[in-house]
Amino acid sequence: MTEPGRKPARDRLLDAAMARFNHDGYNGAGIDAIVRDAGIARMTLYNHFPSKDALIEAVLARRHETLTGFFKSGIEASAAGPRDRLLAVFDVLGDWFESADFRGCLFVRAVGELGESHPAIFDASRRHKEWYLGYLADAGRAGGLADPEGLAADLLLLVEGATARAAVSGGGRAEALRAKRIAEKLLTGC
Amino acid sequence: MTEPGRKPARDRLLDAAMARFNHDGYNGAGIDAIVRDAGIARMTLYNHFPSKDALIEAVLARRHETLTGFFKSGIEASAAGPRDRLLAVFDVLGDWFESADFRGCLFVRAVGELGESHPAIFDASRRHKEWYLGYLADAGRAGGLADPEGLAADLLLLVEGATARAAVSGGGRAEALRAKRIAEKLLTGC
DNA sequence: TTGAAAATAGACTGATCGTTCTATATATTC
DNA sequence: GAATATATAGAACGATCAGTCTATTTTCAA
Repeated sequence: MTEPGRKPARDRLLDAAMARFNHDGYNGAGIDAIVRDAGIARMTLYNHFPSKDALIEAVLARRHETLTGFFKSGIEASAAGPRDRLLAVFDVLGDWFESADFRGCLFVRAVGELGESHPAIFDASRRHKEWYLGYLADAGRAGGLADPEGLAADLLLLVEGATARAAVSGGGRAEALRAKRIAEKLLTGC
Repeated sequence: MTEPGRKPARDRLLDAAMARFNHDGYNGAGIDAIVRDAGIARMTLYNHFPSKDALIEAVLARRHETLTGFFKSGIEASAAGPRDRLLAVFDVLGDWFESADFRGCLFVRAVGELGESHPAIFDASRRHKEWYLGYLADAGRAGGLADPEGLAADLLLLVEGATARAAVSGGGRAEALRAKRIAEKLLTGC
């Protein structure tokens, strides 16, 4: 019986694993630390996932769902037109950069750390970024903007640039504001 | 005696270590693999560096020197005015993305993988990026462009964005060209 | 030629890694 | 209440990790 207010073991496991991967890196986070943080037994992890790699994939899959929902709701909450909706991406980004545990994008970091030797993880990262491209392109298309695919790729480049700069600088909203200002110029078209 | 055409042990060690860190990540690359690649004895490594962390720092220090020289010569080779000189950054970047072993920026990846727990390495990455900011700002100032510091930060954001996008996409010049096109708009000022 | 310094191969340490096993305890379902 | 599934703690696995030690050989300068 899961006592009231206590998440099921699998959720606590994914929470703890994501926090550890974020803080210590994928190779740096050990199974022991993860199960200790989650408050579960070692075998419970291997009862849910066949390997650490599979756990990483599950963490990234859940992170994908979280982030897409996060961005969609954050962006669609800004009631203004399509142009301001696209720019709201960078406000959501700034909130993220200001959070205490911001350490860069888990997907980009997975590519850097695990790389081509873990194809499933590499693909998960690539697909995650392609979701962004599609979402931004749809938003641009809905707003009647020219070349929505090119615009989406430009905006994603700004998002990744701000994220990398913020990670190396230790967080803070500044790089998100900078990216937003560049995006405004792109959207104005001048 | 170092036979003709054969680099000294320390150089071969740094070469092999950088290649391994780049290919397998900092935690993923083991001491055994590095000394095997370098063709040196295990103790020779610890004769030159007290620890793996110190080796990483030495690799990053050498990488910093290589990259700064690489960019300076690549940019200053383009004989045109200050505007085209700044844009040449993205041509150099494109060459890098097209190289077979491109796997993203070693400094950004060091922050993501080793993070705050290795302050010397974190600082090396931050200082490396600050060198870029200073270099780009100087170039902008020399060209009489307005707000050289802000311009430099914008350009570095584009560089980092293109690098992250290229790494997740598996390399290629496309993201460098995209960043260059955005930079052109910034420099035109419109 | 001699002597100090540096590089060598390889065994070895203690720690930690991901993973498996076992035996016990706790829930859930009929 | 019996049966089934799931979680538990903790020992143990072999592999690998970074780092040390030793004894031998090579290099280079005096």
